[in-house]
Amino acid sequence: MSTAPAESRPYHHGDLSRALVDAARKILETDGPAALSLRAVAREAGVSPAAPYHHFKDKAELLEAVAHEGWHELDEALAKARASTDGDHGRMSDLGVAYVCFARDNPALYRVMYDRSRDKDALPDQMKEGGAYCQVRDTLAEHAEDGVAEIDLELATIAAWCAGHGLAEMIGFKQFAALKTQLGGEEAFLRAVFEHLGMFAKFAPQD
Amino acid sequence: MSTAPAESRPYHHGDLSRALVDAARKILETDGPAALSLRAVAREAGVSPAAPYHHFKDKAELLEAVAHEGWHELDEALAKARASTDGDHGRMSDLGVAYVCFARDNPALYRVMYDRSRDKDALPDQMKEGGAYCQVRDTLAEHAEDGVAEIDLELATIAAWCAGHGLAEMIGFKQFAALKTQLGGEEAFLRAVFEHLGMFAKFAPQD
DNA sequence: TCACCAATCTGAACGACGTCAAGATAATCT
DNA sequence: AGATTATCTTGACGTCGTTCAGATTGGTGA
Repeated sequence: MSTAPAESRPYHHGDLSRALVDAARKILETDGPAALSLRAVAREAGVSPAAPYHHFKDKAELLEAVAHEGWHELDEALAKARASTDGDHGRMSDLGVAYVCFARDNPALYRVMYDRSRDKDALPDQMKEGGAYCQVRDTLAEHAEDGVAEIDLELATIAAWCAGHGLAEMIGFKQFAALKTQLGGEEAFLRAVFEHLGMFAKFAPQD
Repeated sequence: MSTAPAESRPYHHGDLSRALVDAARKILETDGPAALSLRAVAREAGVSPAAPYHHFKDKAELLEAVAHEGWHELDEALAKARASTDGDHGRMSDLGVAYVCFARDNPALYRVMYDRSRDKDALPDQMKEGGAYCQVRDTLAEHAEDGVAEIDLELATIAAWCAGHGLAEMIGFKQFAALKTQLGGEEAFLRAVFEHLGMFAKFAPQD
């Protein structure tokens, strides 16, 4: 009634699936992941607690839809970072910084994304086809010397992804506050951490 | 009654705090984190649902105790890996492998550990005083050239920790199954990923 | 020794949660 | 139009975290 779109509203509500996902994201931003109950989502969308079950099998499937949107937006954030060729040194670090900043700016969403992944023991398939994973790998490939083995590229991508995810989950931790100010801000801290990943190379028997 | 210890049982139950933590860990191992309700823990320990509240402020505080044990055992696992000087090349990778293997062998416990950390936005304090964090830093220090700056050591430790945690959370992901067999097992895969962290060094403007 | 006190446990209750079944309502199809 | 199907509501069930009043028990001081 209140927000009736003039045109085709296919069913009672309009587009409840969409509204539910939006409501879920609003709750995530406003009150955090702990407040994200199915009932609260339905309440926010203005429907009864049972209504969501006509659009999602259960709560997990709704969260899946939310996570899917999150991964898509992460793709976009990385693509944007990759496109902005400010400097050509530390391009990988730029990508890492963009990744962690996305997690920092959308902490609840990022948490839902990985909670779902852990439950499924898999990253979403979309990452393998033009998604964020490919962007990391392609950036690595651009900068690697020619003739780098396929498997090395894959392993390096995984390594970079793990480092990014680890940092994304810990970026808000209080233990790093001192270092952040010491280095002149959060992004400087991020870049510094990424660049120190190289210290591993000194101890590893790499070809 | 059934498992009455012959000696000093200070109160009604004996040592309910201890029994509750044990019960929680048993549930974690058996049925996973989703089944870990306070009521289930009390049930497992053979007390009423309200009994735990005389030993823990709320559910979070019980999980805190469980997580505390987990961090302690992680300390021990890393110390053990550090002590076994099988080969002197790739020592840092050995430590990383030990870290991830702990997470792989105690997935539910590891999840509780980090869930609690994320809720508090901080790693436990015990890590700063002889804990796992120090073991990583000390191992790095042993292998670094003399005169490495304090801050570089700190940043490298953080970098290593983030990479380890990221890999620990994703080690079970299905996407890596093919690579694991291709490399001849899970540990070989782990070591390979750690050793490819060095590819970052090639793109970073490091001194 | 025994009465008292504080610590510990139980039982019942509250509100909130995820989920389901039955019925009402409204859009679509013929 | 009527029949069908998708959608939403109402009400209920079992479980959860948590609280509170009361029962029980171990330790303490008279």
